[in-house]
Amino acid sequence: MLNYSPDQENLPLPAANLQTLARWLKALSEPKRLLLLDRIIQGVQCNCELGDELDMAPNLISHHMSVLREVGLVNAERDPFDGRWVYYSINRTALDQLNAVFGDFFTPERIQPRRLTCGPQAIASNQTRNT
Amino acid sequence: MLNYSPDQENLPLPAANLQTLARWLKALSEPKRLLLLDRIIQGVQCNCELGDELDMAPNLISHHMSVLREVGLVNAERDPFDGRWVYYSINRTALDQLNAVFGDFFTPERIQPRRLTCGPQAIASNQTRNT
DNA sequence: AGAATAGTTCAACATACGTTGAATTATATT
DNA sequence: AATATAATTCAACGTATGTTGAACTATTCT
Repeated sequence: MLNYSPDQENLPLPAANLQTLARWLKALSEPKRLLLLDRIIQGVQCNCELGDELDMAPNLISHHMSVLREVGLVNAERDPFDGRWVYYSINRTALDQLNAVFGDFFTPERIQPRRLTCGPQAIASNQTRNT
Repeated sequence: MLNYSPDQENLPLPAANLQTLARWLKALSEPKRLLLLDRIIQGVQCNCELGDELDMAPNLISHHMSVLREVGLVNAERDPFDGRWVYYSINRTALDQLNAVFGDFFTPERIQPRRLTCGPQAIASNQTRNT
């Protein structure tokens, strides 16, 4: 289906999206959290196994996972048969939104040339205009 | 003193790994840096003007821009006619790499179901196998 | 040469954050 | 009921980081 809404490619991004994006990026900017997320995406979702693979203490994993959960990027659920185990998984909705917002922000199509409202050219054109 | 030659190709190129992505995300995870980058992408590239629009002290802008420069995401160059002015711009090569690496990591196609190598199911299947 | 302008670097501070080990909770087994 | 197991929360620590004002550089103008 074609999108007939006005082209918004060159408009400033909504401030709310910037804040949301910053929140997500902050949660993702920690190397070990990226590693954890990588394993989770690839199907390693048990706390204990993550600890084994990445050589991290269980409480550290809990901490990093809570950060990822607070920003909505991952879900956590207990095993229905043995509630002592917890499984993490990617929140598919959040992932889609992350990709959308990130793509909107970093798309090369948004790049615009420098505005000549500052620096010597601007001063020169001002003087031209005023004389 | 910083080197103001246009540095399009200054990137160390171990791009496809997690550490590079983490480095980029860390630089981008600071809200004001995201704001700065947003303005720069949209053509506001003079230090003084960035300070006006975002109400930030010039030394703060310098600091944040140096972080973005260190990870290769932005270039800085002095005005050829009046060297007192500095213009920032996004490093197109780095932007493309960022989009590629980010896309590779966060594509939904990578998502895999949970491996049953942990938790009660794994134990049960082990016991089944061993008896 | 000296003053002025645009940016950068430095020093200092407060806060945020990752890490660790111990204590605690939740759930299951005996 | 008591013990064991998986995970979380808590307290403490050191380091990293954003912010500020002052000093400094680089460059231009008079």
